[in-house]
Amino acid sequence: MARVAFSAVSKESLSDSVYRQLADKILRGDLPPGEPLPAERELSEALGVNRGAVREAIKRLQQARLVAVRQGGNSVVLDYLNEGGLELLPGLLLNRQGQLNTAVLRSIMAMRSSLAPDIAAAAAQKGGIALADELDALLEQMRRDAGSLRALQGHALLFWRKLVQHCGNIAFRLAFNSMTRTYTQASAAMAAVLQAEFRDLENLGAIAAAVRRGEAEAARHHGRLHVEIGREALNRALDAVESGGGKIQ
Amino acid sequence: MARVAFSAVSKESLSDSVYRQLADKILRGDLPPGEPLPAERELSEALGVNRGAVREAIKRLQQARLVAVRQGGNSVVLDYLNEGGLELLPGLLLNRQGQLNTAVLRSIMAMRSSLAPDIAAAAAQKGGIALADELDALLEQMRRDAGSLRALQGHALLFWRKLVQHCGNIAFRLAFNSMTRTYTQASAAMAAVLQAEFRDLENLGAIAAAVRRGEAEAARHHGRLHVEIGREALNRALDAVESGGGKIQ
DNA sequence: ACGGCCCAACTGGTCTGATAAGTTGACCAC
DNA sequence: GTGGTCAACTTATCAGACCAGTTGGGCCGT
Repeated sequence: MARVAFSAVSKESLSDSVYRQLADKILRGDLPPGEPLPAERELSEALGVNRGAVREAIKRLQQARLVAVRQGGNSVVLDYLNEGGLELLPGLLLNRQGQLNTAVLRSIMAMRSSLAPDIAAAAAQKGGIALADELDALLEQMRRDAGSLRALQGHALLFWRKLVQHCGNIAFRLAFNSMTRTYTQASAAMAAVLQAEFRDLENLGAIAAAVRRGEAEAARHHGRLHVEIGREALNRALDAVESGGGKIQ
Repeated sequence: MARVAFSAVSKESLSDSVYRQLADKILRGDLPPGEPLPAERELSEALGVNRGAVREAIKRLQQARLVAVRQGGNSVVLDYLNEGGLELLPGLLLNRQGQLNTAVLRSIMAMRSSLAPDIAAAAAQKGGIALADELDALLEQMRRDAGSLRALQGHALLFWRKLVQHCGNIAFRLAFNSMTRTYTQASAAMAAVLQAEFRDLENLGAIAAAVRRGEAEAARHHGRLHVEIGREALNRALDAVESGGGKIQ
């Protein structure tokens, strides 16, 4: 089976394009909070699309709490820092030039460090033998794929996905989905930096063992050790890059 | 100044109503993952609204990762547990009969316990004197309003909002917004249960002091102590209610 | 029987142009 | 200054059309 890397052709609908343009302008600060949006008719004319497409885009902006809409008046831009939810994070990761925003990167790694130990602990409490078997199977695969960094990265992500699926906490689970979406945007750039973490099968194995025995504290401990490897590596890399004036990617 | 409690009259647009109906059906499991949605034209006829309203609603479902849309075929329901983001949490808090979903409630309190200590620590590191002054002013107000539970609740939330605003972590900040939206849905029901936490000005004061001195570890410690008060109180209350077979609200 | 092709009947995507309904500010009468 | 009226905005909703992609059935040549 030839594994040629194809990527899905991008087919963005008009309203998607309008949404992306407006959301970008808001998240980058070009449209500051309180600023009224142009009228729907104006926008549709300026962008060369029909009004329906503009309305669909604005409905989505409204759902993301980027704008407030009210009949009779112009929509106004909201302060996403105080109103927006975690789903905005992927849109903040890349700046105008497509470079990674290092502050966002540090933020998400810090949040990961906060949640991961508790996720591991909860999974150890609720997961049971079945989960432990799945984790061990995954670890076996990681040992076989030790040569391919990208394969390791994918397996590590799946390892945590399995933990979070079985930890019995819906908030952890949804937050994990949001964070993963941000993370995967930068995954290629981070693979090299985080490789020490991907190769740390020791702590992952300890987590799997703790899950098998239902030892929440042990799982928490090794979960913390594991993610701190990546966080510290990333912070060191970013410190070096920033002090040197350079930029990732 | 007479403070009569007025509340804004609710004016839900048609597309909002369509969105809510469909999102509810998906989140409650009436439309399981993989199930195709009715065609837009069918829906608009069945619901008695214009197709544009249906399209706006479906665009929002798509953004929330509740459905996948592709031209030429029906939209299909996605598995929100593996795709959805933290912004879905408010929609999961209440079940069909408007009762609180206790598992969701426990989940969000656990996540709060994971994040709050690190938020306090980060705020202590980055906040500075200005933040400490704001926090102390807020504490002063809380001491004056000690009689009103709802006032205390509001101030406590603002206390944490200030911490998260100054902790320099955008992921914490956005997650806080998402969680707050869930929390405020149930705030009235939880005021009584969480009152021990609202009255715990001691740990909040210790956090403010730690912020003033830039002591991250002290802030983390007292942050943990503070939120654990509420979490344990809630878990005890839910245990009692559930073993008794009763329901909150 | 099988693979390839075409076509009709779906689906969502886009467009036009109209009417209803809410907001705002200027103006005016009291 | 208070309240009413009106014109000129805005968004909300609608009907009906056509474009474009998907699907499945049937026909055909092999």
